[in-house]
Amino acid sequence: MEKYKKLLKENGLKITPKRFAIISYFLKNNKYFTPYEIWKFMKKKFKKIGLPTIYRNLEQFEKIGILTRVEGEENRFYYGICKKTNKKHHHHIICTSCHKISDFEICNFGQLKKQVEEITEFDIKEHHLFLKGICQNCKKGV
Amino acid sequence: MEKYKKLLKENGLKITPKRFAIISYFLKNNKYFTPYEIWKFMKKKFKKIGLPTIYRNLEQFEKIGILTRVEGEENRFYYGICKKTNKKHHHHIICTSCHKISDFEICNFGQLKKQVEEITEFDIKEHHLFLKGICQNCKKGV
DNA sequence: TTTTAAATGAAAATCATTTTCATTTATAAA
DNA sequence: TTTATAAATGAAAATGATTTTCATTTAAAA
Ligand SMILES: [Mn+2]
Ligand SMILES: [Mn+2]
Ligand SMILES: [Zn+2]
Ligand SMILES: [Zn+2]
Repeated sequence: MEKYKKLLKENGLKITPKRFAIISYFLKNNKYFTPYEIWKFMKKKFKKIGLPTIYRNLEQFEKIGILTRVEGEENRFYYGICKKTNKKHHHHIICTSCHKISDFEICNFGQLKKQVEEITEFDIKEHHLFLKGICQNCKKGV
Repeated sequence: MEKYKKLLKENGLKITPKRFAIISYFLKNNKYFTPYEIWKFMKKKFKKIGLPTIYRNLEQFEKIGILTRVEGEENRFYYGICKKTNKKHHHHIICTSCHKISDFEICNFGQLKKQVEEITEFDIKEHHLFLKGICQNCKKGV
């Protein structure tokens, strides 16, 4: 958790038990959740906690790279842990069965970029690669 | 429009003036819009038209491949024309300046797939590549 | 022309997300 | 350790996108 303490500090965010609890929950589960799901969990540990606090924190955590936001079922937005908090370029993959989320650093978009720019006549500023699949546990039927 | 007439028919959707007006609007503009924006336009041409009708049609059009849904500004969902209504694998690129949307068929994800599967231990089922950039017109300052 | 299911409008409901504002708390200065 | 300050928070209400309901209309097929 030292890493996260540092990250919060670096970004001018205060260190609070609630923030640590949220981060721990994501770290422990490696799954993506809705703000509401996080709130349900947090209410067990903190008798007083509002849903807006969850929304506010998840948004900030995404901004500083601790979490990533993915579009999951039912056009809802979910958040999942983003382990690559270093600034390295990377992408995410989710398991449609258990909602596990992982990240990986390999990317070959660079090889494609020029060609797409020629065909579309766009200057490409961002590329987002998003993968869906079945994770190892779900393959094994866990 | 014959192409779209056929597509609607093939998918068991009735041919209506409103549907054609929606499709024409997307074809004419090559930009992505919110359902509300489409509604504002449609109200000029049809004195009676409800927002739910727009939502319902946009959703159906996406399902049959006429439109694609993209996440644009402010965490809203937008729809844009999807020219590649043939079933060919393709991806989309949007202009963050004028909201133009285009599609292109080249893709090199196949070369990456095995490697990502090894690293992440996922079986990859879907990949989505989504690009943002500046279109030719906006580059020229139009 | 008749029949039938799909499409629609109007109104209300839903529900995720955000805002407001008074209170609490982490942090750093004194 | 106090004190000062801005950030964080909870409660409640507001917002706003999207969906549902249901009676009516309409396209398409018989
Ligand atoms: Mn990449
Ligand atoms: Mn591809
Ligand atoms: Zn899984
Ligand atoms: Zn543009």
